[in-house]
Amino acid sequence: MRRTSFADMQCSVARTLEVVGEWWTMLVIREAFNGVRRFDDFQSRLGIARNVLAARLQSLVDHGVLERRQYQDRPPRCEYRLTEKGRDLYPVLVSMLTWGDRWTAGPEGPPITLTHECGHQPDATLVCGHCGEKLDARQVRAERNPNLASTPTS
Amino acid sequence: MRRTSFADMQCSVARTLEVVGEWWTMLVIREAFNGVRRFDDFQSRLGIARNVLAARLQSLVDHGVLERRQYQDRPPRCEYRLTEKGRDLYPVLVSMLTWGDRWTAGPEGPPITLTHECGHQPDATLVCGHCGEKLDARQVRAERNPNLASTPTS
DNA sequence: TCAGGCGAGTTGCTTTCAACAACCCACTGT
DNA sequence: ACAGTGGGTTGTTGAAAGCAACTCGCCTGA
Repeated sequence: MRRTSFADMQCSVARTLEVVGEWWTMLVIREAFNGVRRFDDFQSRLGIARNVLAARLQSLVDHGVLERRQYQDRPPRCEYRLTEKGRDLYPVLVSMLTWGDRWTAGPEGPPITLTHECGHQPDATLVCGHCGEKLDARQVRAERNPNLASTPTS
Repeated sequence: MRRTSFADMQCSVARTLEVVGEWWTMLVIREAFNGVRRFDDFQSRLGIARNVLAARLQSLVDHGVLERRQYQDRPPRCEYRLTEKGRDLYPVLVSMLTWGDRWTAGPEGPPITLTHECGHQPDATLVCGHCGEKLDARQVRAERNPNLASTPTS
């Protein structure tokens, strides 16, 4: 009677959540984007329990989102770095940041301000890579892949 | 010894996860974007336990992501619809879908194909709203809001 | 009028997961 | 000699998630 796995759902959202959907996982990834690489730094910056952190890091390494590298021999020390697969989660993180800024920030404004190299706040927007239009649920049609037997949902 | 709350972290990502970060929650929202509105439809399409679904819907209503509306009197029937706050989660959902398509799809291709009204697959991209450049972690600097006391992280 | 069904949950019980603390081990600096 | 640091593992609770069964109001068909 374990928690339902999303891994074999015919849905890319579900399969993404299988990798990054657990409690704490996206915050670990956020810290990785902030340049954190070592166990104790993740632990002290997040305030996460050490056993839970160990489990999350292991799972992210297993899924290929982080890479565990020993960077010195004696004493053996290792670091966790984002792989390309992990760095590709940046849009997910920024989408969450943007939504949080808009809907959960207090009167004192958002806790962090991003600055893009163009000199402005990015005002991150999801666009169609072809026409450059802002993506909206109403302008997008979803069709299921006919190669698949059962009924996927996203 | 309850699960740590992210609500009072000085971080928009954490506060977003407090709303949508629980197991099943994003899949409930995905179904809402697919047009599902009724309890039993969510339940049968997701295969989620009924008590868990009831808790998730209640929490999303409490957070203002869904709206509960009675649409007929006798027998009393109600539906759950996305609010503007909820519809604004579309970029988060599409970012996850895009990542899942790229990194978790099998050889038969992604389970769902989106088509934008411009006629192409959207190839969803996160861009800077000002200069239109694709957003990349290396081109973005993060600064903390000086109005806040402790140390925010995102 | 009575059985059966539907929509929308609630209740009860079980299993797995997160939180906290304590502990371990190899090494290092003093 | 021994405290400190980095990187974990182990053990014990209390809280979610899972499943099944049940409720309740209403409707429909026989």
